Amino acid sequence: MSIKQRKEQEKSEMRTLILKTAMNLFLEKGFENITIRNIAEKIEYSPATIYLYFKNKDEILFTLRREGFEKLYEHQKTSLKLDDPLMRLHKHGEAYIQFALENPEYYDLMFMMRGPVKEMQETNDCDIGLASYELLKTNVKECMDAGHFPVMNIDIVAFSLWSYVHGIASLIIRGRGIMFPEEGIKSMVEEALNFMLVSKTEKKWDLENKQIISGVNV
Amino acid sequence: MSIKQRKEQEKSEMRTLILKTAMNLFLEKGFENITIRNIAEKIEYSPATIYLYFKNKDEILFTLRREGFEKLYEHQKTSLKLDDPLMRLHKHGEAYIQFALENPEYYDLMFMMRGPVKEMQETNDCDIGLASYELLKTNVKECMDAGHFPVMNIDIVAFSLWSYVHGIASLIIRGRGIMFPEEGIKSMVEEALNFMLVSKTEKKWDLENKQIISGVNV
Amino acid sequence: MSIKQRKEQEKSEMRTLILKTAMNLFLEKGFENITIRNIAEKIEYSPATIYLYFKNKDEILFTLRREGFEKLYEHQKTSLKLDDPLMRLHKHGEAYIQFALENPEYYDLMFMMRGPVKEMQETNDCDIGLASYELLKTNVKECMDAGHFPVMNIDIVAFSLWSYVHGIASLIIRGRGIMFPEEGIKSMVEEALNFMLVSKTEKKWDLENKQIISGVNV
Amino acid sequence: MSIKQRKEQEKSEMRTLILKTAMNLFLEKGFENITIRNIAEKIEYSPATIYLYFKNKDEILFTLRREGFEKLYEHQKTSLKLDDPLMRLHKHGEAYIQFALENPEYYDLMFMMRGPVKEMQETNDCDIGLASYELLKTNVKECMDAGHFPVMNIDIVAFSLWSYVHGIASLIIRGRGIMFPEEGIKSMVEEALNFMLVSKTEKKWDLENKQIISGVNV
DNA sequence: CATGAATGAGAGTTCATTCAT
DNA sequence: GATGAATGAACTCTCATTCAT
Repeated sequence: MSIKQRKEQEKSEMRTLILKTAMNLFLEKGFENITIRNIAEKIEYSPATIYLYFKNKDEILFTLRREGFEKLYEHQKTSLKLDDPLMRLHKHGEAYIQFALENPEYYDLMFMMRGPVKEMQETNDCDIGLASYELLKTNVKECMDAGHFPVMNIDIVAFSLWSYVHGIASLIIRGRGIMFPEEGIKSMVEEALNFMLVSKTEKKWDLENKQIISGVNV
Repeated sequence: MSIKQRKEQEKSEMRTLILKTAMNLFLEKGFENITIRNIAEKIEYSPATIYLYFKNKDEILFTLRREGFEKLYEHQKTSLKLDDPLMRLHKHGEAYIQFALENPEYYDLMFMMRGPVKEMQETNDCDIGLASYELLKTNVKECMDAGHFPVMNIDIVAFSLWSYVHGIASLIIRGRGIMFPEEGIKSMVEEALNFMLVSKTEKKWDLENKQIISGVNV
Repeated sequence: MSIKQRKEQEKSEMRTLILKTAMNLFLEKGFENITIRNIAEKIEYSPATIYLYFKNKDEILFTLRREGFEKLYEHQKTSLKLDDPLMRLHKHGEAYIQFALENPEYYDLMFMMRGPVKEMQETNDCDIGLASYELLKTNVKECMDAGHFPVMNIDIVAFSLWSYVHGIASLIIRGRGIMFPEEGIKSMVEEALNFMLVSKTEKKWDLENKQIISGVNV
Repeated sequence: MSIKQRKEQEKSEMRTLILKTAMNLFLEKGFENITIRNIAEKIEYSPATIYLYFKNKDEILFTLRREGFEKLYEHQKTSLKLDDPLMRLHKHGEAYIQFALENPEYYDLMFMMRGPVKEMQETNDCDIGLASYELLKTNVKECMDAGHFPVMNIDIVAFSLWSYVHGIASLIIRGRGIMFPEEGIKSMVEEALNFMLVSKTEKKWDLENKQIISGVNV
């Protein structure tokens, strides 16, 4: 039993190694330029070995994609415990962008890359990706109910907010944010989120204490 | 001189033909699937001929990119004659998204695709791309001056607005906007822009007359 | 001794299992498409295990070939008890073709396939294959002695008869007999044999009673 | 015009060279063992060059196959001018076998090899291959009308005769005719054909003068 | 100016086989 | 005895690119 377990763990470690290596190479050179041979060379195995762990190149991509969705989901979940729906949304956006910037290869694979194969992609997206989206919609609804947002079609607002964070993340990932120094990005994101969310309401953002405060004279 | 000119014009016409053909093919099947041979076949020349007009495949891409930036710039210019800065911004965003959705392959090439070669990319972007961005910043400043926006770092607001429209456009281009039926996209974009811009101010959006009206009790 | 025997029997059973499985797969998809891995998967052993019982892929083929020759020999033997040499020959041909059509993959391996390795092939053929051929020759001689055939070189007649049945069998196996419906093949073969054998003599074939009868005026 | 023609001729010569080389290699090592690389090496070109002349490996095979059918058809046509249907059939068979033995690679490809791709194969066969078969049937009919053959289903007799010559040819090609010395094969074939055809009738074969003679009581 | 012909480099993938455990 | 893991050596096929003509 123990032996079998160790074997399985080793197998799993190899898969992980391949995935990690693939991801590093993706980051370096972009997906379209990565070959099975590249990956094999990097991990110092033969190309044929890769095929012992993955059916084909696409499977590696799909696995990484799914992994990405799972990671993102986890990452967001933790930051969704806040009571106030607006602050929750704020945190949610922050987490989303943080994930994207900390895992640009994953993010690219998940939302920016041209889909390699249509069918599976959508299946994947639905599974976990849509779960994330539904979460966002719930949040939006609560904000609307709380009067933070004008009453509108929820899908439109949700999509708008998603577009906002996606736009920020993807422009930065593609190097379009050069006007902000590396170390200023975080605070820029913060302010951008405020620009979107807080100014919509009577509330103000307390920059000192990093929290939203009710407006005085409202 | 006249002969020389005609020669040059012919040369230029051929370049145009190649570019146009390449773009059509890109639109049909996506860049990654287009080969020099494809383009050559379509225009009924030999692949070698392409190389008389373009150094290599990348040059075609770069030229198309620059073309895209020019087209976008033109497209936006026309819609920037409005007096009111907020309405101007609104129109600007609308025009931007419209361009992206009507020319997805250009847009992909300009803002979504991984830069094939670093050096040239940045040169290009600066030239015309940054001109567009500067235009946006001017606009933002005027909105701020007019009290439409909270007073903030202009770069942040400009980048935020850009992110917003980029996010909307690129998610739709990548097929993430499936929750909106094809024919509903335009009105969704409209509402999304309102969500971003109008609700920020005391003003209201007059849906009947398609224009921003001053808020009643302000 | 008993233990050793059991060991050997187990070994032999495993060989049999591998051979049987290989044959089934060959039948399904043709040799060229069968891999050691396929066979291993079917019997739920590892590919490496196959190599404990067979030196290599070729050995499996050779063994099956030999097996085929043995099977054919057995199949023919049963049908060679008839007294009349001509009828015996008729039955012999029928049995040969029947074997081929019922075991197309064996037959392919034995007589149609390109020999994978020269050396072994000939050894095999001589052993049992030639035994069959000698049997045929004896038969032919008896027919000749009985006046059924013109007096000719026995080898030529034997080879001719072999060619005949081989031709019929192999054309059908390769799908060249499409002019005959599946269920009509058997009677076609029957008639073809009559065409060859019976019309050579004064004898007639009694279609009713399925036997050769002496011609009236002989 | 002349230049264009020469170009075309050169192109055609290259195709021919590839086909011829492929055929030689097939003969040497069997189809299944021939690779595009092999062929390329032999003609001292790069593998990619092959693809300028043939879409893929299969196209080479199909072309050779069709070529084979055409060659066979031509070969047979010349020998079908004889008046007497039986002699014509005799000559026909002789020509068939001669073609097979002189062009074993072609013959293998046409009638012995496992079909690489089903669809095209049958198309090809029908076109020219079936033309040959129809020719044979016509011949058989005439023989029957002339009383040389018992009255039977024509398809059965035609198929039987085809089987006969195919059997002879394919056994020899696969090396099963070792009992006949190389130089004796031709006369063996002759006698085998007589065994099949002449002894069926009252006619006799005049070995001296190489012709069939009627003989009532001879 | 245009191109036919050619190719180097490399893509993904498969398979018989080996060997330490 | 059985095998998991690994691989070398191939395979077919594609593509951007070059160059003599």
